[in-house]
Amino acid sequence: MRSNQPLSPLTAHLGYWMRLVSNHVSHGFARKLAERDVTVAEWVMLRQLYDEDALAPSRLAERMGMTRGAITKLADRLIAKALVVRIDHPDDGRAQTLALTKQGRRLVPTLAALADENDAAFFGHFTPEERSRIEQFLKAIVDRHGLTDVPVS
Amino acid sequence: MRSNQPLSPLTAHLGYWMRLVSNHVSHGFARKLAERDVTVAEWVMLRQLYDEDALAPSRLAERMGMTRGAITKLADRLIAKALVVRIDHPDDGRAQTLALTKQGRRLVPTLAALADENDAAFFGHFTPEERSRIEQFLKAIVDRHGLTDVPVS
DNA sequence: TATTGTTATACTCTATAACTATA
DNA sequence: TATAGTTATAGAGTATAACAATA
Repeated sequence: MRSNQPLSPLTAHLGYWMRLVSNHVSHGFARKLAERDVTVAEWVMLRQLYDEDALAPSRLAERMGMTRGAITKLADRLIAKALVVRIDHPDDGRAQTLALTKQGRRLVPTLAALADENDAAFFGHFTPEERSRIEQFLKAIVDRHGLTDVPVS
Repeated sequence: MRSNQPLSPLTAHLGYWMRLVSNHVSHGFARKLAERDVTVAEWVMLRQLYDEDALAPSRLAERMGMTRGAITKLADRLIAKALVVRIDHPDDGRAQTLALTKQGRRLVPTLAALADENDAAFFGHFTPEERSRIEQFLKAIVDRHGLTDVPVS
């Protein structure tokens, strides 16, 4: 049985092209990170912790748009790799913070260089004007929809 | 211990903004599809089959950038939902094709409308000129890197 | 009671590889 | 031997909910 009602192709949507490009940018980065035994979500957590002395798991969950349960698992893996430590809150017995180890802090700039490399591979051949136009376009959507989480996948 | 080496923020990368927007476009669509008990990957398979009488699992794997094993599982779910059927190849005993059921074929235009809706929600407020400029930008990347698979997540 | 974090369960997608049947 | 498809296993991410400890 064949299509009676012809539909607009998937490729008619801007979302299609954006997902195609975005997925490849992410996967390209994921492959580079995998050589260092790090996932994209792990990278984002490490990068967040790099700018702070320490962060509560619940703060990370908010920033990264993940559940607290997911943060626990992610932190467990990074702790197993000796890149992160858990520190009990001195006053509030329920609370903790996560912080980079010396080794974790040393790794982040290396990974940041991979991120720079990957972005340049996909967007570096455009002119600064073109890149800035796209960035404005994307930020307009971010503002309009109030998107705030750091994308992790 | 605090950062000695200040790094460019995550937000300095165009890939960051694209992933943020793309993820929300996808998740927005995923939520709409979920009301019909369909995932994005399932939608893509259904949409592929809508344009053909039938397709071999291996062809679908190529088009969707998924492994044959993943296609098997995806097809199993769609068969369980009575949206797709497996048909043995008449001559080659190894080969099969997948095709939409009547019910599956009836569902696709409904889902396509959701896709249209979702794309409009995120990109509809731009002018046709702006949209076309972004599309060109994205397609230039697709061409340059030879991206061909249909993005599924 | 509310909050913090952990744990358990389940589902989707991914990747690899072993496996069956057929060519 | 090679190919088509299935199956098994494991890992990463997501979501929900139950849970313990503390406030």
